[in-house]
Amino acid sequence: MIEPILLDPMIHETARLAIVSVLSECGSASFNFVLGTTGLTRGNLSAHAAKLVAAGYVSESKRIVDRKLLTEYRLTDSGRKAYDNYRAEWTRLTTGKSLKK
Amino acid sequence: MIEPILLDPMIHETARLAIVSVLSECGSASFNFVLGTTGLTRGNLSAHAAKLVAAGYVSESKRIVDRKLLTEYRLTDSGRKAYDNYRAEWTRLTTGKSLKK
DNA sequence: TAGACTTGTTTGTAATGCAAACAGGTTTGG
DNA sequence: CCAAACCTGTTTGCATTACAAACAAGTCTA
Repeated sequence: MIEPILLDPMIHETARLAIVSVLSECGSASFNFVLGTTGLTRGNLSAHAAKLVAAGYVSESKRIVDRKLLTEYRLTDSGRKAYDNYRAEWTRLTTGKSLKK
Repeated sequence: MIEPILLDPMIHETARLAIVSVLSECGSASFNFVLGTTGLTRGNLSAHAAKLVAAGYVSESKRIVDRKLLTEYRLTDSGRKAYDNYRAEWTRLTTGKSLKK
């Protein structure tokens, strides 16, 4: 049988998967860049990014640029590991490697 | 940007993804077989399978075998297409094909 | 024939996602 | 100047959802 809870829900959720995917490629990315690449609303990006930060998967840094707030996100090592693991498990699940014989 | 709502929520949800994955490999499978291969509780399997049936992704047939109820599930054509599409989109998302240049 | 087992379904609650409303500051136009 | 529009996010309220526990309906067994 499929061992329990393989697909880390923190990453599996659509909005967060999009965020993590973008950060995985970009190294670090601003709020607005992630907003544009994912197509999320600002509210959802804010809320889901906060959850990823709380989970330790993403770090955020806020600075002032051109007199305005600029938030940048970056995957942590823990986040990258979790993402790698998630992808491996998703692949295993969807290719039937987890079925009993 | 990532075009909106690519990852069909009916399939993306963990429990249903497991169910669909099993059906995708087995052609058709009984309630108890899916129960064992996925590790879901009976309640969750019943509820999620009902949703997949309501969505037209899965068909169910109930018969009496050895005096008992036997439910069998099978992916519909629509369900198989949706699953194929889901996997393609997931792969695209997680390999960054959907980022703006 | 009473109790345990099978095969699912329903129900109640807690968690979650979602968009609208809000907040705090900045730029622009008259 | 000062008000209105804009920018960069955050919070809140509601509707949806998942989840497991309780239930149901029948079957087997001792």
